[in-house]
Amino acid sequence: MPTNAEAAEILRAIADLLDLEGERFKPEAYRRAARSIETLTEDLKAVAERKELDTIPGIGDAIAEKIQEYLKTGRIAYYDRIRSEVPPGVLELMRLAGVGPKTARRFWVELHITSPKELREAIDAHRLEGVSGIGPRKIELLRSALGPTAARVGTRIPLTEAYAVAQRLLAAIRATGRVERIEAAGSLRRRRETVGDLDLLASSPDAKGVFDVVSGLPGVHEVLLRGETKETVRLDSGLQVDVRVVASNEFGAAFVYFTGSKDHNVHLRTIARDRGLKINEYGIFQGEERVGGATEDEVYAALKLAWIPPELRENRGEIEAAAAGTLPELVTERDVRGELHWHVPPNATREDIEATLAEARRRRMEYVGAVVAGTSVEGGSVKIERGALERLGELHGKRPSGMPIVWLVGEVAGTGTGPEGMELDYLVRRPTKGPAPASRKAFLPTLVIAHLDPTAPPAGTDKERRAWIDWAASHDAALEMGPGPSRLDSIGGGEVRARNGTLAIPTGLGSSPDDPTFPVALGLARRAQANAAQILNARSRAEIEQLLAPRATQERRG
DNA sequence: GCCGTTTTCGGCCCGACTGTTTTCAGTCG
Repeated sequence: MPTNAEAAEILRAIADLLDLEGERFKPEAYRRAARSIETLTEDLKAVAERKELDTIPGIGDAIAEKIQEYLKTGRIAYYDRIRSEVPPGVLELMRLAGVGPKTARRFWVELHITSPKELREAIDAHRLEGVSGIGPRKIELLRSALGPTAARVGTRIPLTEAYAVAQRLLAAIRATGRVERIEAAGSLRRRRETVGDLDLLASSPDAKGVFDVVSGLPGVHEVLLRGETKETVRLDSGLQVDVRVVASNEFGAAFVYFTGSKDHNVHLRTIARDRGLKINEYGIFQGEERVGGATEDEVYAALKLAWIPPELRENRGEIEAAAAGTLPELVTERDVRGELHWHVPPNATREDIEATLAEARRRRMEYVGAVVAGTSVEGGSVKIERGALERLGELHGKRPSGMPIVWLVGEVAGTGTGPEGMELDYLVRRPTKGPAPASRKAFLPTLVIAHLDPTAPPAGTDKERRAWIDWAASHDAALEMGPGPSRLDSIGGGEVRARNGTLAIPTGLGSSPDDPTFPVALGLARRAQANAAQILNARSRAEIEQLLAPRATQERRG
């Protein structure tokens, strides 16, 4: 089944081809459409079935028709046609660092170079020397772009990974005291599921000093470029980091600009122009006069807009909503009142448990659901290993008084009662493949959190994830936002929200302080436009108990 | 190709940086 990512990829390929043909505005139109599809929190096919493709920003009649064709046949005739007009290697040339459509086209048309391999041969044969516009430095850059250590262009890493790297860099830079302020911007701040590079924005009167610090950080492999206000470095991992330094009174304008998205920015600047203003990364300008830009609020206010949460800045209607005062209320960190999925370490001591619960209390949590492995489902009935029962009982005994632990839970647990005096009040399933068989209805418990296998590779999970969204919806289960390294669940979150379903947000309780789980999961839920009412663990302890009570009675009767 | 309280045609964000240039083109974000 075609995925959103695959459709976007084809549109991007069309854009590249049109670029090579020298088209002026079409390539950007196709790229805009591709970006729009990539950030969709819903399956393209579902939108197409509702005949609402043209409501997606950047998609009009022509592209909607091509997407329909693609969803139906898996091909786009227009793409096949224009692709046949360009040697495939020319597109690869364009993906080399420093080579854009103009240069690639010149290689192809003027120099008959149609692949990276041929470019390498041309360089070795000194065929590029003396070509106008290509000097010795450019040839050197091309040589390294072709080399084995060349940066992987266009590869993106999972948000959790990027988040952790960014936190490490930010902490190291802040510790030097050379910046007044430094924050991560870009797609990381928008909590996109994947991140292509890190954008760090700093305010400091001494940009050079900041760049010196950044260049010398551990893990920085090389400096790719450095100017007056901007430095780009590459980490040992290959990840690129852009650092921009502005004055403190420019921070707001720069923060908006470097947070993006590109389409959001373009839209903002267009509105500004229509109002006789100009917005750039240095501020808001009326003619020559600078009229603001110290804070993000000032920038949006200048355009008569409410401040827009970064997770929504994708030009998907958020600007219109901000103008109309109809921005959705998003769940916030403060809304989350409990953790429902704390995995108890197998050999946890009383002290370990107390430490975690103390952390929960510090974080103002009202409850903690503890998970113990060791349960399974066999032939339609729940089987709990004796060991798991014992651990649950033991844990129950270790529960410190006055601590906000309220339930003990088995992973893939059933509805039966647990050890004496304790009930398994809800179930946390860890499916590995496909939806649960219908027979499991027989033992459906009171409260369900469904979550995807954290170790499953991202490839091919779309279908699996959809099956689970369906299952969760039909069984009144909450779907946990998955922040695991390869779990990218914002599409799931979007669909659950669209169906008025419930999400659960893991809080990373018991992990290290810079664990990315909570900020990432919260961000994905916010990108899916979930509000507090749609978050299971944003409910109070009383509400959760109420949710459980009548059903538990029913189960016992049944 | 998209889009619209300056609408159905005529526009299309804005700036940093680099290399190859005597003032700019190309790339990138």
